[in-house]
Amino acid sequence: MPELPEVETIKRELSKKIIGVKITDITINHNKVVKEPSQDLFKKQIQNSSIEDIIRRGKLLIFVLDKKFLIVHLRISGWLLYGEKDPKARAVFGLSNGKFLNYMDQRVLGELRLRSSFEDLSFLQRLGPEPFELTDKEFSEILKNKKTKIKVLLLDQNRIAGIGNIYAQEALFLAGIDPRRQALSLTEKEAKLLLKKIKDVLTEAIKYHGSSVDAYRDTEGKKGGMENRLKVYGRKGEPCYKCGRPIEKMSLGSRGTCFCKKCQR
DNA sequence: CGGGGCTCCTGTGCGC
DNA sequence: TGCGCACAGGAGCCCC
Repeated sequence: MPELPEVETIKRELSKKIIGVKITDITINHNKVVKEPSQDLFKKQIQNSSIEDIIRRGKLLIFVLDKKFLIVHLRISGWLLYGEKDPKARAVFGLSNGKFLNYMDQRVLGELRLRSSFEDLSFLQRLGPEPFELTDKEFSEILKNKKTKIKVLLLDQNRIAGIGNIYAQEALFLAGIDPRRQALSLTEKEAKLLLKKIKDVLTEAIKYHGSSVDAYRDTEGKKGGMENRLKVYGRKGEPCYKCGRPIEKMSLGSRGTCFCKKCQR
């Protein structure tokens, strides 16, 4: 799943390739991917726009065009493939440099929006702070008085931006914290450690170009590299790297959650 | 406020 | 071999 590190990887890779390039034509292959405006208007308005910048906010990718903003949310299975036109693409942007930017999305839960502004998107207005911008004190404030389970809170984009199901599980394992703990039950020391582990795992994941545990690929179509370095995600039944006991799996907030019963308290 | 469940959507992988 | 079904989940939404 594309989370902060995967979206950041896409942003960095594409920034080197398509800034200054013009979108010359658009093909939409699935009628659910364009959320606004209508598909026809979307195509008409994006035609001949040049790409001036790429911004990331949490898991959102924003292409700054000369007249509009193209806002891409990859959700679960979205990714962007640069190069040749791909027959499986849900949408294809033909570029003035002769290349194509393919919007890939197996499960079609992602979305494309073309707007004249982006700050007013409700998702962005409610979006919490980026983990890297958080101080220990601010993080403690977020956890304060919250009875929500710590893992569910980490996934709440309105509290903290960019963390998804993979890195929430990883950070909690690294910090030795049981995902079921109420957020308010964490001590100052635990909160500080957890924030550090969140930053550590996100930094490591960016360094390794993200995790390809599912559909996600980088803009060259290559796998990430972080998927081989994950400590608990997807490791149900396999031995814990710290204590050797089998990793367990449960459902939290209707999402799979792997953890070590002994190492996470 | 918290928790649970449903919805969107399709490809994969399992059991029979 | 092939069919059918459960499952994967980010985020919005509804209800209790």
